[in-house]
Amino acid sequence: MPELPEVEHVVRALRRAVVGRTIIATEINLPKLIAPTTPSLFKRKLKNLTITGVSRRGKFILIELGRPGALLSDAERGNRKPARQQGQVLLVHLRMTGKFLYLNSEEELPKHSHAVFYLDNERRLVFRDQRQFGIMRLAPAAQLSQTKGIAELAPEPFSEEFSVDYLREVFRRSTRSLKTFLLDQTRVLGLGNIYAVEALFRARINPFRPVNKLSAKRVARLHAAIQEVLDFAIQHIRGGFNLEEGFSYGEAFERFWQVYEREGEACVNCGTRIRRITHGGRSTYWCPRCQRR
DNA sequence: ACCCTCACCTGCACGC
DNA sequence: TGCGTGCAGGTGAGGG
Repeated sequence: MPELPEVEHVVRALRRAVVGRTIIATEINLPKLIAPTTPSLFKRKLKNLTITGVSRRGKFILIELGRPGALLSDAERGNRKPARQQGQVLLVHLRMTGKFLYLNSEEELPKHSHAVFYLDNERRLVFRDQRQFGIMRLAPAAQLSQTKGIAELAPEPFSEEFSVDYLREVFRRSTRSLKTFLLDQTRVLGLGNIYAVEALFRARINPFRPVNKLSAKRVARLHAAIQEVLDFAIQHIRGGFNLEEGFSYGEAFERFWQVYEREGEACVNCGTRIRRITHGGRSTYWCPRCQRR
């Protein structure tokens, strides 16, 4: 169920745990996780690759892989090619329930462990996913930015490209409602249902307003609110990332939601009851007074 | 090009 | 206890 802040924490935890490790073997228990590749081909491609880095693009986790020795200094590497030129990237999207675990050799595999990476330190990196929506794909590092799914993504929310002007421009060309639009990763990157709702509350803008009907002032307020909500979440997420106990993003993080899952409760600003409506199976929460149409 | 609904899955909380 | 319903922090396909 992660949105950008949770994915960011998974990336940091993975980076601390597995960069420099080599994949000895791979186990795939759910072929559709890696489709259209087959498990046997996937395993063969990953075998003996070293994890050279872990990063993120939107909600995609990028596990960078190279030949062993990719992390060595130039002198140690001798005349072998740098990793970047032959590197692969394992793209992972957690979707709703995807999680990574880092297990030692005694720990039992929990239910829904669809992929297991055996590392050269007797440990296993495990991908679990109760609802089976998550996906994994291998792509050549050199073509990452042209890879389907990555190429279409909007600019990173903390990049210079994601400016008030950018937001005004994409809003101008659409009649969709804010709530729908903010979830479109090709327009605004990183928000999911919770942070979209929270950003709108913070900006005091009605979720059902068409994006092309927003005043410049409101666009600027929303732009700030998006960055603030994401940044606040990244700063305040705690727990669930403890390497000694294995890690997953999780149930343990601090909740600071002001409207999400607060239907019927008093608005923190004005005391009005928070409302909820569902459309397409997704809940929108808002304060009818602070976020008037 | 857009917009909506549904489909993909499992599991949990709820009411009867 | 069971069984039906609605809902869960995501996205893509397929229809209009």
